[in-house]
Amino acid sequence: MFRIGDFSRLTRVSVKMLRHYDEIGLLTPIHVDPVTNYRYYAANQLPRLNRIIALKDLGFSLDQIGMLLNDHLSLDEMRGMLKLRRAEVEQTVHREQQRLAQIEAHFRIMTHTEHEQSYDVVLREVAPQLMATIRETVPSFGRPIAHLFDEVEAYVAQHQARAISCPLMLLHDTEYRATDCDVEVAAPLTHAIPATEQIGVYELPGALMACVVYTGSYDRLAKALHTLLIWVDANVMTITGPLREVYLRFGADNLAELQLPRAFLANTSALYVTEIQLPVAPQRS
Amino acid sequence: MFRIGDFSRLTRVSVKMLRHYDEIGLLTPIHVDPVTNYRYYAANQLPRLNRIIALKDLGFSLDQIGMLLNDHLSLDEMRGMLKLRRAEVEQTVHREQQRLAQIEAHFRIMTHTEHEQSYDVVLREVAPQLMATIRETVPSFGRPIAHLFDEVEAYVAQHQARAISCPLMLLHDTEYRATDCDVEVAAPLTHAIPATEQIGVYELPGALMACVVYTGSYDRLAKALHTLLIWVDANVMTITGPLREVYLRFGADNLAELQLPRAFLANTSALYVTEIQLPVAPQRS
DNA sequence: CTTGACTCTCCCACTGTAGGAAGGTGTATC
DNA sequence: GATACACCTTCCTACAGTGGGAGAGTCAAG
Repeated sequence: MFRIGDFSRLTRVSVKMLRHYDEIGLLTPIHVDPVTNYRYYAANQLPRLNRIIALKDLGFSLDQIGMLLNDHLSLDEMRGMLKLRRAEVEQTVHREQQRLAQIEAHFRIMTHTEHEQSYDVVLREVAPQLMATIRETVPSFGRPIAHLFDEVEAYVAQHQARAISCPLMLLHDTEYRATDCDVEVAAPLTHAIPATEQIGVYELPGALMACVVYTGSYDRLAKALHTLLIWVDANVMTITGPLREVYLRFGADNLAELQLPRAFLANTSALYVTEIQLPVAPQRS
Repeated sequence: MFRIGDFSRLTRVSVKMLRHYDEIGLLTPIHVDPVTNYRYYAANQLPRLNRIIALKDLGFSLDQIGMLLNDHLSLDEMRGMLKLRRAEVEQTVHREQQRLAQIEAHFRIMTHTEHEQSYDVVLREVAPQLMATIRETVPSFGRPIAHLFDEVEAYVAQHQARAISCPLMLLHDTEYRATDCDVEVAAPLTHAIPATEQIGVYELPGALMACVVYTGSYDRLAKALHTLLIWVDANVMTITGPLREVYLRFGADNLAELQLPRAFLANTSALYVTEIQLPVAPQRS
């Protein structure tokens, strides 16, 4: 009846695609000349092709369309596939709308941080980790906290239980405050060691975290935190636990501890790299 | 600092991907051992990786991310890219919502056509075509119309201007009616020929059409038309012109005219293949 | 018979991610 | 110091759907 080009013009399906559909058995031409291999299509193949196009518009994969067409299934099965597909599409819509919210968040963050280096928030699952911790209320950041770290690290080193991972601090205050902060410093452990009166040993739970990394001194923390809060707000999430500050690198001694080649110490552009992690969960609406 | 595995665990980006990002220049390790080719990453590369992840979450391609990162562009350019991206995402959302509507339409169509062969509607751009036509009000379908076709085909044949394409009929009635129908039969032309008192010659305009094909006799038309109307309704479109019936194959004489191999005439499962085309346009909301 | 429009098959490309094979490294334990 | 085991390397393959192109064969009209 029709050669492939005519059929293509008739249906506005490209020749390439018609050949492809033939190849995967979706739509076999009614006749193929055994000598020239020319494909010939008949008008009564149009309903099938239309069905293919319709199902494709619905978002089914060619594989699925093949099943839907060939194992000529019952109405109920068809309905089932459609319901499944509908759920998937609904999820896609949801995901894209989240994406829109995230783009809006970026706009907001950009206007807030004019011209400065901006911070990027990522959502990430953080694994649980056995920790030795000291929790205390400190008058200020800086010295007192460094002291707490020294203490807990010394205790862990004494038991030879230091895991190769980063120390961190939890901020238990629900509001951000500059003085008398309820903080908990933590060093990662390879295995359980005895707790003491001052030092606790337990598994810090894993969680879904909104994370942002800043490099340099602590005065950038406020900006990073601000970014984080805007992000959480724009993504309609709720905060489900205390903020964590992870010290990815805090000075040469930590590097030495990890027995890394000295060469790296020279070309570090910023000495401090800190990640702020905020446990979050999507708000159900 | 970190070997690729550690960096992978830290960031929850797979080793494969980190290598890929290295390969395409998105994130080059701070150091690569020239002997072993081991990749070493530093903590201060985290912000860059986080930016990559964040932009990826926004839906940018790795190529675009590369531009956004490397040609460190101005805030305004960044804003421009974001706006573009937002528009794209909005369009995606719209498209997926259309898809949902279409799935709903399928459910409705399924309940209406229980157990019968169902028809699939496709949206397609139909090209304009020079035509010779006769418009007339006929008392009923069938004989009178066949007669009109004979007439126009004879006239066209006489001028040797018959294009290899399908004849069609336009239904100018705004309501569907079984008697006294205002119809226009049309035969496609290769080039302009003189019009007569009865026979008009003009270019039938192209249009976006909702199309459905049915095979077999005319009593299936009603069902197909019903399907078409449900579809148009569910997809929030408006009808912008007269319905067309395209006769993709209407009897052996037409086939003979097209000089097709006789072999095909035998194994045609249904003699009549007709497409109904309804010009539509998306409703602006 | 030539010409030009079609058609055939086969190969390659894109994107982002994953899996596997074969072979070299780094480290901890015996 | 040897060995085992976890880790790293490169290179190839695959996915899904679509398009592009090369080189060779076909069809129909002039």
